[in-house]
Amino acid sequence: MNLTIGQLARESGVKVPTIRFYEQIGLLPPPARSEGNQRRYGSAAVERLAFVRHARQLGFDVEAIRELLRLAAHPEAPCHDADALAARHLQEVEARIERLTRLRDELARMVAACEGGTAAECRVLQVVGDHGLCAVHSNASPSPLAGGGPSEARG
Amino acid sequence: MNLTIGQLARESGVKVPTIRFYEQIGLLPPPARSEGNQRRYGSAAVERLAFVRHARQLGFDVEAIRELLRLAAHPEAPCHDADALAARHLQEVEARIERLTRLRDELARMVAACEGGTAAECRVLQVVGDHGLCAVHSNASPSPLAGGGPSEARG
DNA sequence: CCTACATGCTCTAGTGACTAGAGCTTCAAG
DNA sequence: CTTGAAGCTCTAGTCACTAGAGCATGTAGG
Repeated sequence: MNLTIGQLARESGVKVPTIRFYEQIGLLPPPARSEGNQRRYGSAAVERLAFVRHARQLGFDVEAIRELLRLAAHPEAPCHDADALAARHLQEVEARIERLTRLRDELARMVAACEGGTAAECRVLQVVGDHGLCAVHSNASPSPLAGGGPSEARG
Repeated sequence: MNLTIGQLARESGVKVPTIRFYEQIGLLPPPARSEGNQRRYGSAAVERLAFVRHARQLGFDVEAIRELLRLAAHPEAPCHDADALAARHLQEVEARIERLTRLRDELARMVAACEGGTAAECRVLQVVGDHGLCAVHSNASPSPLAGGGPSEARG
């Protein structure tokens, strides 16, 4: 158990530059180094990286992962904070799904309505050009409801 | 019809810096200027900005919007390109919804399983720490399926 | 021992679609 | 003529990486 960064990458499924990046932002502690200044990882690093990777797959952002790591480091503490974090994230994911679903419906309507004539007749271009033709009159806030947020799972 | 950038912003619902940004990346043409070098917009700009804004709300990325604008500029051309663009975007949105739905299910399971004891017993922390406990064994490619993509609607 | 060549190192910059701020000028009202 | 809002340009920050330059180290074969 004295892995190079490349071995750790293969073991964990996290790319080498990403591991270095995680170290840089403090998600992983600086590992021991070889005589030639190369990183050497033990089993603790393997576990921690697995935790981080899976949390990312679950869509938690880096701040949330930091918090989860803090919580996991105190096994005796009550877990309601972790619970709350996950619940909040769940809500965000649900909100995203809802927005995307409305979006999908509108896109599907547009695409279905297009009958393949000229651009002038094209329902797609008409709807994009005129919000009034759009069935989705969402009047949500112009605030940063935005897309943003952590990206969802990768693998 | 000779709007300042602020008036255009109020009219369109697009923020002032964003309008300037759209000009910078070529989604809007450089407008006329006042004697004091301030932007003045006519009705063509109002329409074009509405098109761009709505396309963004529908989740098209900038490259796609550029293409849609090109297509809309040729009313006699056949519209299958626009149709195809929208259809592809629709597929991407559907894929995103599917990924997020799987994610939501796993998060919901985690949150439901947590019974509020200590961190050591916390199902949330356990699942994050051990992918094996996760019901979602997605074996998708590690490639840029990523989250990324254009963000969905804002308003 | 020497040579390849893979792998490692640090550092900087780019991605997408904005957003925020500094430091300055112009405009409209009173 | 003064005040204050709104305008201008330019740079840098957001998020979670990713890509590349330019160099050092590690390892297998000869």
